[in-house]
Amino acid sequence: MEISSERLGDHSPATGPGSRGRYPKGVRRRQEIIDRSIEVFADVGFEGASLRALGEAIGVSHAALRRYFETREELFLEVLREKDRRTIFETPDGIYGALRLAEGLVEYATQVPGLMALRHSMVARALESGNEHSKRFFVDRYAAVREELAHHLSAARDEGIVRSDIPLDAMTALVVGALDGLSTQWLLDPSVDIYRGIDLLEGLLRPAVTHPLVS
Amino acid sequence: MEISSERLGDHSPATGPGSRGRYPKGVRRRQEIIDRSIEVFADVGFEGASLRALGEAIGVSHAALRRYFETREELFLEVLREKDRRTIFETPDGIYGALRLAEGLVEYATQVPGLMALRHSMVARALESGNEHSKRFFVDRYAAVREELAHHLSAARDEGIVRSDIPLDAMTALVVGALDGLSTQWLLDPSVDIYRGIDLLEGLLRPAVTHPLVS
DNA sequence: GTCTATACAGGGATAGAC
DNA sequence: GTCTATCCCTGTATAGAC
Repeated sequence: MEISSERLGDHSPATGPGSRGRYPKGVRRRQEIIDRSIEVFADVGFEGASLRALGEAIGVSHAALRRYFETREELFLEVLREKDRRTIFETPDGIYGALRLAEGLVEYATQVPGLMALRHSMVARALESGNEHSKRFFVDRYAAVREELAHHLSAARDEGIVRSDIPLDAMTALVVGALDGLSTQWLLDPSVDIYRGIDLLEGLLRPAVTHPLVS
Repeated sequence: MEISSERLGDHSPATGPGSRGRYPKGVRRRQEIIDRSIEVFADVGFEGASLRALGEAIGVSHAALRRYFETREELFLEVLREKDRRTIFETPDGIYGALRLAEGLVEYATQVPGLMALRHSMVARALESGNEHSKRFFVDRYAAVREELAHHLSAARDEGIVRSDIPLDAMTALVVGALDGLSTQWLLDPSVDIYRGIDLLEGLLRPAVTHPLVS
């Protein structure tokens, strides 16, 4: 989807000589930092992922990282952006299931454990006044996720899988929120069956065949 | 409710002379620290609430705080515990509405802004391996919240406000998760109407008679 | 352009004096 | 029970090598 790639697309290098665009090597290095960072998060969690630890894993000093990211916060946001790009926004449109995206969102949680902790931590920052970059990131991110989901739900409505008498925007916010909240509970305590919760929500959103709500 | 007060009840002082129980003055001081901390969070947010800042607000050095809390993490968990005690678990049983508790949970979010950021941050810690105190806190906390909500939903079922053909545990996990997730989206972007989402969920859980789900 | 070396302010944790 | 002094680590910032 265009909106997704636009909202969550690549950014130019943080600092550049002059201001004339992108620099292949710098961009590549920047991407390498992001990729390696994800691995480090998987290894030691985000709390152990100090700039010095990150630099050591990559083979550079911590100061070098700041050539590509103005601040630690910026680097972490790019890590989350990359993670979103890989999981949520690469899902093909309109697979059979409506809440197919749900599995993507859940998968998001399970794949690299440290990234969920990182996400919560960065949301925490975004909720505090003064961290405008984080705030903007998540405001846009959730808007993009909702829009992506709206696309899927709309298709699901055409297939008769999802009720048509519910406003899309309210539905998307609810579904995204439910998936987020269920994921958190499940990550904390695996005995909370997240899939039962998702199935329940999916059932609630399905057109009630036993009642004459929809013809 | 007994379970709540048991699970979220007071703890003994972290350190005590000998090991013979509670010490009024120590307990009082400890409570004062928690109360003042909440005020500091409201003022400067949790990021600015360093142990030194907290100590200064109370009038002691940062080292003194460790007489009452073994670690910063422990202090913050107690702040959250106190906040839960004040909002969620003081709601009287079985007011008319089923999702009456929902408003309490939402209110939780809005009252002291810094506390939601703190909660997210501590959940982040809980999701990382190695922070067993935080993890246990939130595992128990969410279990208690679900149980509290189950109590309300059960009463609501008797009143015919909530469908009786849905397992309580799946329903509670879904509702708690939805409220959490919606709150997050709303705190980030007030244009996301959290009450429409709650109303939608409430409508979905209502025994299907004829109600259209528009707002 | 890219990176190292280094300095700095602030954080939590801790030991020992009173 | 509270303090001061200290330790090590953090993110940030700057200077200068090549």
